[in-house]
Amino acid sequence: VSNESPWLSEQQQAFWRGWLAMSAALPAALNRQLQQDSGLSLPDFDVLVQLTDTPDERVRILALSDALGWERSRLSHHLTRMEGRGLVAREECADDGRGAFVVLTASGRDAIARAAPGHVRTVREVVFDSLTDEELDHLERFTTRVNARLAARDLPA
Amino acid sequence: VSNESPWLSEQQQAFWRGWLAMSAALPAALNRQLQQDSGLSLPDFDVLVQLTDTPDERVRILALSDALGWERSRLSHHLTRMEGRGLVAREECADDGRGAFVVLTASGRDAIARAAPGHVRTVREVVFDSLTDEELDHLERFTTRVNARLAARDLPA
DNA sequence: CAAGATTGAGCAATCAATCTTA
DNA sequence: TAAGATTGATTGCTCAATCTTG
Repeated sequence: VSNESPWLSEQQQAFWRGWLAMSAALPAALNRQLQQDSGLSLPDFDVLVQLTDTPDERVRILALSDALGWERSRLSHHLTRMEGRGLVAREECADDGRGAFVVLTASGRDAIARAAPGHVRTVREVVFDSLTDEELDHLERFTTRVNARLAARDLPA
Repeated sequence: VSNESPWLSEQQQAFWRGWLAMSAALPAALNRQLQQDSGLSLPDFDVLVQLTDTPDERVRILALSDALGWERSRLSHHLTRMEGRGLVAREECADDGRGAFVVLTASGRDAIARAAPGHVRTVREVVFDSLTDEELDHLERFTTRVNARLAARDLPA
């Protein structure tokens, strides 16, 4: 991989390695923290956040899969498991007979209420504390730009 | 999750969502690209990179698991699969009878040679193109800082 | 025939238990 | 007894096929 093709500069490599390490370690840490506090996994938490962010705690499944960036199939399997644990329930859709809703249950509401404070604290401590406005600005532009390029790359099949 | 506990500022939220989306989409894109070019997965590629980065293309398994940040068990399973496909081989360790080496095979060397140029091109196009030195500097300090905090969090069990 | 959603098979990752040698 | 590594069971993710309704 070395000198045959143009690789990256020293600093680019340092950042790339750091990014890869962080991409693996950060979700793992958040996951552990959630499991201990509430028995939820990080994907569980992500689903529940989407539900609590909506006024009536109900979301169409397709909308949910878009919001999470998950495949429909993955979401369906995951909802089945969460439903089995009583965290969410499915409901039929009156407007469109093909569609379905996911709704938050009382037990799901409990679980995320228990989980959220520790999660937020961890995210702040690890990621945001001592992050200057200028840095945050750079970071946000960076992720926005990369996401745009990834999206552009998927369209011209 | 809203006003019960102190969540994040608007800009922090924007970055955090962007970061989460990028963390899911970027590995997926790199994975697709590798699969098409060479039949390798991203984890396959990561393993092979570690082997090509060493002079004699041999690495101790524990060292490899540290370098990759993988659990030993995951690595062991993964090596078994890669060995089955002829990409790597295992060798006994003379110095320490408990230990083992992984070595690159000819076919593994071929595979990463086919895969690397396209991978590098994708990483540059998506991540590094039009990234200023100043931005790179911020990013690298950011990942370094976060990784340090994550490491510190694991020690005081 | 498209779109929303589910299913089942196959593959990958995690966790605890095990085996061997230092 | 601990370190290096593997194994088996469980769980989760992906891919292709399917079912139902618009």
